[in-house]
Amino acid sequence: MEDGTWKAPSYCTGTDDDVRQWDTREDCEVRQILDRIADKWSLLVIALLDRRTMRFTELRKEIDGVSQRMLTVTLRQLERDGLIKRTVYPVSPPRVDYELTALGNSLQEVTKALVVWTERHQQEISEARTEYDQREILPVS
Amino acid sequence: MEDGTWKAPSYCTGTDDDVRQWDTREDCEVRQILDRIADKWSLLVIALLDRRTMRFTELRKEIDGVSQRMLTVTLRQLERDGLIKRTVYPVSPPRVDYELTALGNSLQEVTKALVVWTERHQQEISEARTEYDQREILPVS
DNA sequence: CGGGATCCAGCGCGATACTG
DNA sequence: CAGTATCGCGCTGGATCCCG
Repeated sequence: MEDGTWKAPSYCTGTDDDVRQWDTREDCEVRQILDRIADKWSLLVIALLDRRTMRFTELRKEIDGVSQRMLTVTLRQLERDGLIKRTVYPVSPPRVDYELTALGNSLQEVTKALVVWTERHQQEISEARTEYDQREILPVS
Repeated sequence: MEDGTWKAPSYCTGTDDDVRQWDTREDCEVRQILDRIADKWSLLVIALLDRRTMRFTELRKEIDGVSQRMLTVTLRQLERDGLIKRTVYPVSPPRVDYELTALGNSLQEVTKALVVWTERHQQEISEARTEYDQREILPVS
């Protein structure tokens, strides 16, 4: 749409610790990575792998509602991004272990904060929704 | 699918500070809220509203690629969740201001950490992807 | 300017069947 | 057990038109 020139925001250059300026461009790498991380299953997988190794079926049992296909796809993406390590044991029946890499572990700490926040404020959000929905019904007065 | 009985995980009762056990059930409130926050635009809106008030068009200009419809939908959801405050000025032409609530501000701090992480590690992720893709091509040997 | 209403395309995701 | 392959639906989200 526009020309390809743009100034790298502070969080890209690392020269500024005030991260107010996001790059909101669609093709920004940060947005692509965020989209990946924020998909339906990735956060759950990363959370479950906190400090332990898990097998495929184990993960599948823990994550309610995930299809075998989507678990496979999610694990492959996370592996490709270097966030988890996949270990195949050449035995029969096959056995595959998944664990976080160092990179994945550092992400885990950040996402955990997000979950803790959600847990801690779900009551407030729930109340806000109720109040909002009731306002909708009342006359404008 | 199953019976309605389940034990509340530690992060729901708040009796345990080790948040390893997620509730991974589909109808878990935490997962619903995470799904909401992690949609395509919410994080960007919350980020942009950091410590400032913005108008609709202003937001739309900043967020590359957002349609007017999706920006409206996103803002309504965030307002319903009590994360942002919407102020309508009865003037002509109309003017609507958006700003974070206290709740939204606390979330902002958490999500900022996620963005900072992404920024700081995008290089590593990019390299991991390249390496992974090259492994795919090589013979198993 | 800041929306609401409607229509519709893409694809994320689930269901199912098959495999080493 | 841990996948791969195929098919198809639903829902997110984009395009367009209209409005106070």
